[in-house]
Amino acid sequence: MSSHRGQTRDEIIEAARTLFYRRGYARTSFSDIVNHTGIQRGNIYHYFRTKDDILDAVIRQLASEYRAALSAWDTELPDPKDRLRRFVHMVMSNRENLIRYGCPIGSLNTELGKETTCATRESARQLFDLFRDWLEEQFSKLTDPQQARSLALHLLGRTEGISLMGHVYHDPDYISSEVKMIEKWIDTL
Amino acid sequence: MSSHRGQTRDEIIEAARTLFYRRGYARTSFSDIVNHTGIQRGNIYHYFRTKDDILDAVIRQLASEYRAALSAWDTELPDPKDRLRRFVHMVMSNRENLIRYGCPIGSLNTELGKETTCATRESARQLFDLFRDWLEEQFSKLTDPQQARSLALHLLGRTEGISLMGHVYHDPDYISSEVKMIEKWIDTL
DNA sequence: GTCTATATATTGATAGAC
DNA sequence: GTCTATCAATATATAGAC
Repeated sequence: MSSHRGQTRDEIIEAARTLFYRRGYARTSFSDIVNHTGIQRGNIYHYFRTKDDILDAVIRQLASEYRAALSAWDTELPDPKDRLRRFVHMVMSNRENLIRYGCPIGSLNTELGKETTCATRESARQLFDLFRDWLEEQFSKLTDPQQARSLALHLLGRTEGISLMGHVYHDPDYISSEVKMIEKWIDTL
Repeated sequence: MSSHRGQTRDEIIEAARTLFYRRGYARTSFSDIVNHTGIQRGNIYHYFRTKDDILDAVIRQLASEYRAALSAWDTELPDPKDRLRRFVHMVMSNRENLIRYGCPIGSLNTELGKETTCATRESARQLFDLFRDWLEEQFSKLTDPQQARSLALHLLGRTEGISLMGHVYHDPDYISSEVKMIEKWIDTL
């Protein structure tokens, strides 16, 4: 178990995360990771048996970070509306990356959702689950709890659509105006 | 030029189109196309020099079909609102495929929008241009023409977000309810 | 734990007979 | 136009010295 911790392992995960995001999972090779880190090929296999195992570790780290962020928002912001605003603000503050590479969760699920892909598809979807459940919790405090799940999926779909079209057209102004529309909608809840 | 027409070429394009959609472009190999069509490897290269050339042909066919559909809607439906409704209805009637494989245009642009990818990225984006420009035309007849472009991008983003989340969660009911929301919005224009 | 060297399979692509 | 045979490059993955 001690061989599964440590700096080298973290470096591999960090590089893989960046490369999977920028180039996609299928198009990222071990050589890419080697070139990006300086870690030799054979050594990578000391920490991960397969490429899928690396992807799994990357997804786990993403999930961990997202959970921490949502937890922090819960602590900082008592008002559910402010929490929703904070979520939407994430799209704004992350505009540059979204425009360049799209949404990390959305593009990953798009790639892994295709045929022939492994068991990792489910864990990628669970990244969405994190936000869906958290959003549902906020909406349930603001409106009819029966509709909270639908509203959560609605907001997720809105932000994913914004990320995708903002990415396709490299258009920060589109993202800004769409985010403002959602903020006005949140005000009316 | 005569070697660039014919049934065999169309079979290759048709198979590639299906496979690129279901498995993604990068994960689709020449062997996949061979197995799916029965056409031998060497013969494929008689019609296309590279895999990118096949993708280019697939995108051209998609563009051609979409243009024909939009043109037909223009002929059948004089009312811009009815045209918008027809566009949204496409999401509903295509639900099954969207749930299984996502939006063909959205997922293709997501894959090709990543780094290291070729010149085909631009022609993939032009598939979105077709709908954006057509939607803009309809909106310009309904509201302030100055805002028609924004409304077109807004509607495209909405439908893409619906396709993505419907695909991720394999949820036809989500798609239905979201489409109904958009239809109500169109009524108010 | 880290490295070099290599195995094995698959990829996109060519050459040339028919 | 269609086929078989094959190339060269690259992919993931292993073996084993240090």
